[in-house]
Amino acid sequence: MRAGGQGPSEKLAMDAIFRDLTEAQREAVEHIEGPMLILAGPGSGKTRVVTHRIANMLNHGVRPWQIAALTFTNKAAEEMRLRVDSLAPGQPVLIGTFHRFCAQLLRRHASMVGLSENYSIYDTSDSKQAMKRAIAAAGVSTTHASPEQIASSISHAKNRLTTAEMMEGHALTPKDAIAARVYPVYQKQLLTANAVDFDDLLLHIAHLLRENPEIREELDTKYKYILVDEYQDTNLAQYAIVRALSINAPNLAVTGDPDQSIYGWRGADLNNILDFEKDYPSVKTVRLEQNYRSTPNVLRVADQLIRHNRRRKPKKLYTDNDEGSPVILRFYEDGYQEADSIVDEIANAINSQGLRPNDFAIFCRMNAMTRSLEHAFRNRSLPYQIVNGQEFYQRREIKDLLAYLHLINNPNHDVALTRIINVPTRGIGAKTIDKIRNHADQHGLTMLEAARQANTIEGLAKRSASMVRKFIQIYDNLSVKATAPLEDLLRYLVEATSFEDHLEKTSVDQQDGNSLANVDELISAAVEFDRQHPDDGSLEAFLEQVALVSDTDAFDGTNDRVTLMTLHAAKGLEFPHVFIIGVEDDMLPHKRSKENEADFEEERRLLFVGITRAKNWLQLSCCKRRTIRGDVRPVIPSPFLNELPLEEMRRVETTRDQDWFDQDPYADEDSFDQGYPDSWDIPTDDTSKIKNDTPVDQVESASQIIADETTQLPEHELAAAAARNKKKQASAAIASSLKTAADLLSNPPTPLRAYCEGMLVRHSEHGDGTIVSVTGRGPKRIARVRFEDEERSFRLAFADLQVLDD
DNA sequence: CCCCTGTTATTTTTT
DNA sequence: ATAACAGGGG
Repeated sequence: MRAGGQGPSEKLAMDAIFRDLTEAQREAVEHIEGPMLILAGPGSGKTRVVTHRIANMLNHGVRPWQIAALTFTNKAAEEMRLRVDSLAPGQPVLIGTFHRFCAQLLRRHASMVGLSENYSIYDTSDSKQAMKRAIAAAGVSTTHASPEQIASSISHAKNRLTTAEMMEGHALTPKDAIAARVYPVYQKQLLTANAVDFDDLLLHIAHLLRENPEIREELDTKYKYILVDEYQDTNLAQYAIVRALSINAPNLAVTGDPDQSIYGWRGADLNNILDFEKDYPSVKTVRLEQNYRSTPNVLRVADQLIRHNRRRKPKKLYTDNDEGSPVILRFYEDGYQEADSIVDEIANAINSQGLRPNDFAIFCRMNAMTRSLEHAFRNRSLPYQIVNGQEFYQRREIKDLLAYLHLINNPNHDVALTRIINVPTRGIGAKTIDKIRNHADQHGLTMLEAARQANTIEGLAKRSASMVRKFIQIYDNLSVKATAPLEDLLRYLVEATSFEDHLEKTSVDQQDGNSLANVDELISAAVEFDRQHPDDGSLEAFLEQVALVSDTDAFDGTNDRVTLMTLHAAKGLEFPHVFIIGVEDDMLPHKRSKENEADFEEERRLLFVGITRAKNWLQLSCCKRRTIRGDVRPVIPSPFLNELPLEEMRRVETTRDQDWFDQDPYADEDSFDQGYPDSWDIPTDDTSKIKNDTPVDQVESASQIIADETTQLPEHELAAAAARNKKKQASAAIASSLKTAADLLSNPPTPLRAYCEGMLVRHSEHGDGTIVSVTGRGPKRIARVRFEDEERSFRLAFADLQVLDD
């Protein structure tokens, strides 16, 4: 059925479009001409409104190619495409991310900004490499600003549409001043390499539109109706682009929620949405405040929290959903217990309540926090997925192969050349590469061109030059296949470089057995791409697609797995049961967010986004100590916790079994555990609130907490959890005796003795020795041991040292 | 030039 | 804990 068809079919479509809409939703869907602002709270059916609106526009004779719907993530774009397609099948409406939209525009108009159409998109690590080279070339010292800081400063400038020349004018902070010196060099390098970074995609288009009125007008009229999703996350560049395309045809409809703005660090400007009504005085504003997703319990917690933000538009969140169960605030001893216990609870809930793994999601502030969870899931053999899709394309072997493809597609791609000129190793070392680079810089050549002149490069050994020629030979052979189907190209590449031999050689010691499998997976992706793009199956398009995939795209809701992801990645999703871990000071208001109020409020919004993902059930948790980059630190609960309606929440303390606690290897070292006992209250004047008003439950079982049943977690499972927790701290010798719960019950370990001077110990490798000194405390405690003919130091917490009885 | 080893710095969030 | 980096022996 075609949208906009005749008679009965149109009626059917209209019915499908308007059925079950609330008054506010209908109002938004019916709107076609003129600017519109849809303020949509979480779970208010925003995507539904947007997609139905598109369908309605098509029904009213708007041509599909006149509509451009812009999102931030591919995931959101796909979702929208899917839902538009079910209402108006097969309509070529442009739905895509800002970056992809710009990338495609830039292909067409590349020459306007000094690029050619086969330009490459540098990913973060590519631009990091380029940045280092630019810093060196600019002769800038990195003592006062790290390459990362310089990169971030330049990135921010680009997001604010500030060019290198403009930045020179008004130097601001010392760091920006340093960045201002690198910026023009970096930019010039990108241009020579015929490449752009992510920010450039937006920046180039914004400038293009500003400086070429004809092009601007042509595109403005072409994309007569523009929709922007998550408008609160737009930065100045995106704002400029959208505005430039809405002058002749000011039919700009934006949706967003100021309370869900979480990309300020990437340059998003909350003012864009807060001031939209000023930008377009004739705007029609629709507020979607009814929530269809969450229980009142969840919603009240979210609302109480977000009230504390000052920069926002107050809004009412309400729902007709059932009350549901109270939100849980849970305390754990440490991150390991947190992980084990959450996984146990999920496993039990699945067994006893007929829930599925994909009913659950666990959110965290940092990707690193998924590690301990991953272990716990593996121990339990519960299916899980960690949403960071970049991982595959970040693997070394994949990046290497892609670098070959990049160089074939764009011979100017110096970063790619540097990456693969000696992969597999072919006798071209760092020195040789430096010489090629210098030669290129001196003569204004790309590195590939410079490499072609290897013979004439001064000071380059004959041997090296011939190695370089060999590489050029391989490259030229590959280039011939550039227009072949991707699959053929890749297979030829793998063969011509003996890539598989190379992998086998270099991954001997690693458990990298999958690197070969990864190559196969890449080939499969190529096959798939060939299939989807039979005619235009260009290398360029494939590389663009790969460059613009993101973490969040990896999420697959149809997989029956528990989902682990960052709070940022969770935006736009919903799950029946949600755990938010690490709601801790310096973690959830992240340490680096505390310098200014704007950043701090963004952290609050981040938690708000997390909370409002939950449909039926929610737990926030917080540990008493957490292992951060190797060592254990005491933790202060997040100040946000005191902003929640604690009196209606359920507080749960999970302590470790006392017997186990006593056997702590450091128990008699008077250090370590004593740091926290009473510092453990929420650090505000409001402490009493959480301590006294809420009943403190002791250890509760998983199903008890999730379903209010009273089954008790079997004792051995608690012990097993405790054993897993212990492993990290106990010495290897002791830990190995604690492998299973059964072991545990039949062979209670002997209490540990504190190591001290003069003690006789045995090491599996070095043999017997005597402790000459013991220093440090806690996990950093180090013993110096004298063996027969040498002296060594060991971190006691991890060392393989067995105490010998006299 | 290659590879192994030990040392050092580094860690938010992502298109 | 991990990765990037530097230095030394082969």
